[in-house]
Amino acid sequence: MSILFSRQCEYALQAVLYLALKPQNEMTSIRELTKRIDIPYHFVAKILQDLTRKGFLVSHKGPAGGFGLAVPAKDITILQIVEAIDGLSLINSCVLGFPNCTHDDHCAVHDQWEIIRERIHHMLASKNILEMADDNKKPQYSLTI
Amino acid sequence: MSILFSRQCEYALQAVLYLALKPQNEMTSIRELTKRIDIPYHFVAKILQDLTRKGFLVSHKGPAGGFGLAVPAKDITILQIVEAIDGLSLINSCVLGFPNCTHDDHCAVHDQWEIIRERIHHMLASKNILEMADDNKKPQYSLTI
DNA sequence: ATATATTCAGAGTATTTAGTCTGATTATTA
DNA sequence: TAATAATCAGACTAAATACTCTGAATATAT
Repeated sequence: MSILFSRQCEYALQAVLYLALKPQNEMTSIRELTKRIDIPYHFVAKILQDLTRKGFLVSHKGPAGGFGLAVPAKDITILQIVEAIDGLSLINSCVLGFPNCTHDDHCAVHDQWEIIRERIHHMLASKNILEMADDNKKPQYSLTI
Repeated sequence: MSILFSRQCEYALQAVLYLALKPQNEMTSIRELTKRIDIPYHFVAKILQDLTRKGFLVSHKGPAGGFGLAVPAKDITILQIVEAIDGLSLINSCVLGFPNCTHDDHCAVHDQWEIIRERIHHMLASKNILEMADDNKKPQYSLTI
């Protein structure tokens, strides 16, 4: 599991990244997804349903149905997915978990974390899913077997 | 909860930080700790026992007993505590959670995360517990009521 | 129309993490 | 030596997260 996100969020990212490699109008079945990426079938199904409700994906039932991106891959960032699944409150709260760590009266690594937090934010927001998919040279995401 | 650590680890940090403000030979009871810091009694007891076994603390039973630092506060870093409780594997693995993210064949934010990882490591390793305790001006850690 | 391949929905189970309870042990003090 | 104040240990419960199952709904192709 990742240190920053829940497993659900990871799976969401991996799935969306996979979909980004396909023509936007083409539907991808859960079955195909789970063959390429190692995610439990029914679990990813629920996650994709969720992403569909939240407007990132579209779904079609029936044969040749499946899921696809609702908007072009270049218009989606990792940050948006993370925000939709996990929320951002954890990233924005005290890194040591101190309850009353505020701007005025803060923990010992507050300033250092502020900088790191900014970088993390930038890392998640700077690249869109399309650029990311292009960066992923890994076989598991390539469309040809 | 913190984004980087488990709750156990947080509590460990808070407790150790509190102990660092006391003379090293003075024992602090769990009761006192839980009065100053909002941590469940029996839970923190287990954590302190664990830290004792791992050599960070000493404990004494009986009246006027309790826990204290086994080594001077200036010789303990946050990183050491984190390593002892949570381990460092999460920090060192792929931030997007991709299973086969390696040096050669990596995820889209690998390089960016490398830099952030370094900063996090530095943040946790650069200050010892004594400096940290001094930085904490928060009333909850002060010794006077 | 019927068979089929898919999503949809919600309840159910499993695992991990967090937190609690109780009784024993130990050391101090009076 | 007896009362007391503390840790120690381990079993227990609760909550959150991860994951599974089943049956329905729906759309397509033949």
